[in-house]
Amino acid sequence: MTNLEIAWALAEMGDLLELKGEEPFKVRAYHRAARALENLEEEAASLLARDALEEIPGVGKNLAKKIAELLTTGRSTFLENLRREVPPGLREMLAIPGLGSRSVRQIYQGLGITTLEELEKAAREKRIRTLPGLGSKTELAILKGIEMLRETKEQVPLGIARPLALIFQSQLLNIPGVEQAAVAGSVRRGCEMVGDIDLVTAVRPGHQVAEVMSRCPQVKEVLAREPDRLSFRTVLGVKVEIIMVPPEEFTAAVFYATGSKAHRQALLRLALSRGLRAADIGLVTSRWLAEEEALCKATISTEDNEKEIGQNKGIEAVAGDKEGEEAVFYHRLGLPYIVPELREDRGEIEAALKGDLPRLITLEDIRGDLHMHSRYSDGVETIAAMAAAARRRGYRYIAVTDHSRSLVVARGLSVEQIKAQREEIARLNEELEDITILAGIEVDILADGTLDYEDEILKEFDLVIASIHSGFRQEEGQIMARLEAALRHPYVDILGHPTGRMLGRRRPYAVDVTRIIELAAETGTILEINASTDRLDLNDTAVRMAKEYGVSIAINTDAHDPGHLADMEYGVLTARRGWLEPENVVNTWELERLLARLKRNRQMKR
DNA sequence: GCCGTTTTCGGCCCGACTGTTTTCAGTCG
Repeated sequence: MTNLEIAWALAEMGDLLELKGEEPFKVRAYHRAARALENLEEEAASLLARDALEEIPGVGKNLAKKIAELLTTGRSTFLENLRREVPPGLREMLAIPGLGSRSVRQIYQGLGITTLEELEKAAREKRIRTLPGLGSKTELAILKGIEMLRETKEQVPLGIARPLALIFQSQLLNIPGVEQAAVAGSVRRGCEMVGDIDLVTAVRPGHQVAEVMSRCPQVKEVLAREPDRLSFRTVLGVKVEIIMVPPEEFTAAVFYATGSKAHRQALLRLALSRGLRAADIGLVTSRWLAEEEALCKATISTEDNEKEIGQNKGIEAVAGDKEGEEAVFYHRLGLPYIVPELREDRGEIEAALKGDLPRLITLEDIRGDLHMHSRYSDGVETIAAMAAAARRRGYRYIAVTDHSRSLVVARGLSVEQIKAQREEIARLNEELEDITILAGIEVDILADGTLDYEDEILKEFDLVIASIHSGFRQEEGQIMARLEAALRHPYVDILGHPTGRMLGRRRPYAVDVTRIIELAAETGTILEINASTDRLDLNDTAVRMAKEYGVSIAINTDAHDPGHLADMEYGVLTARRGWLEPENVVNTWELERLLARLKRNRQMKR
């Protein structure tokens, strides 16, 4: 069992204990341990092998025993008992903003409600307000919350789907008769929310894919089992689809399954307009041929494409992007390879025809991470440990940006602590030769639009990120006034997680993204792609708009422990989906250039 | 449930906001 799966099990235990009414500190212990497992660099299995599970921070005797059981048997009697005691629907209700465990328990005990459907019905029938302590506003919050959950129903954030997909891929590769296995679909394209995990396998006759995979512990129910296709739902509720093809069809099937459908059909239209069939360019799967037939029958306009073809320049492969075997399909159409992140029919084929595809940023271009937390506020590690982890990733610089004083939950820094931290950073910078630590801050944009420290304090930081952490429910006018004040502030270098959304959990605050981008362009303020898998904020489309406005972007992980530095990958995926090139991203620059830019911008704003 | 020059029990992140209420509990960040 992987660390991630153990983490999910612990988090579920924590939620179920909370719903049972266990004391908050016990509940928190489970969630803290879950987080620790999620970000552990060593596999828990190897820790168990040397009897060292208790070395994990937040794991004591009790949790070590539960983790050991998960590792050795793949199950947990404790968790199974909890699941019997607490109806599973209650856990879904916890996801509704405004409903905590106390209210959920109240609703369960008072009205016998165990599912979201029953809850919605009760709210509509105004029965929630009959319970003590709950009223009409809560009913409204319930209905709004359920609506939000519906929107992302059966979808999970990429940060969950991608690791899961990679687990399935490696399991497939261990099955006799499987020659190749690849992740396709929206996971491969790097979409922020994923409905289905698509995998493609190249198999020989007599393979055991369906037999083995349907017995995986992650599988909750098998949805379809056909000769060339297996579909199941996992215990997390995610749908998985595995396509099985003969080895010679593998590449075409991967290409097909990667999508998007819109991109695929745009390519087919282009081929058809040139008198080519899908089979002529090597796309031999039966599904492609069926799709082509449908397209041929439909009356389609190919005029736009004809025009583009006239302008088709000599096309070379895009440097820097790894080309797989799929490239041949594009080459046969006279196009350069188009990477999965761009396959959305958002102009990528037109750009390819003109030879105008971006030279997309890659993870290797990243030279530093400008947003992270240390033990001074709510991070779990020392500055030295964070710097060491950044060095292992090959970074040349980082910025330590702990929270400001008003964010008490996160132990925001007092003016005295700022001073102490700055001295520690100065000391570390003398010791460390190959990495530079910038003394930064993530300063709160307070509810009235002022920043959490006076200018005299802010101007001493090497880097200032301004973020909203309070007053989420203000009207758009108020929110935008706060953001505008921050963007125009002479010492604000970066706007952190600009919309405040949490994937699948919290909508953005009332924000006009276009206006933020305009203001960033006007003031030279850098906008963040917060790479945390909970956020991905800005998202891909906003990022692309920012690029068009000439706004610079910083891709930051907002790491609270060393493991989270790895989220950079997700930020880069989002940047690639937003067509960003290394030049657009300030943390691909050399440190000197970055610092000069910050300095120039502060002068310009004053 | 974890943890420890505040150490084997008693803390553990705490203040603001909101909704439900007439003085506070629940939720959130």
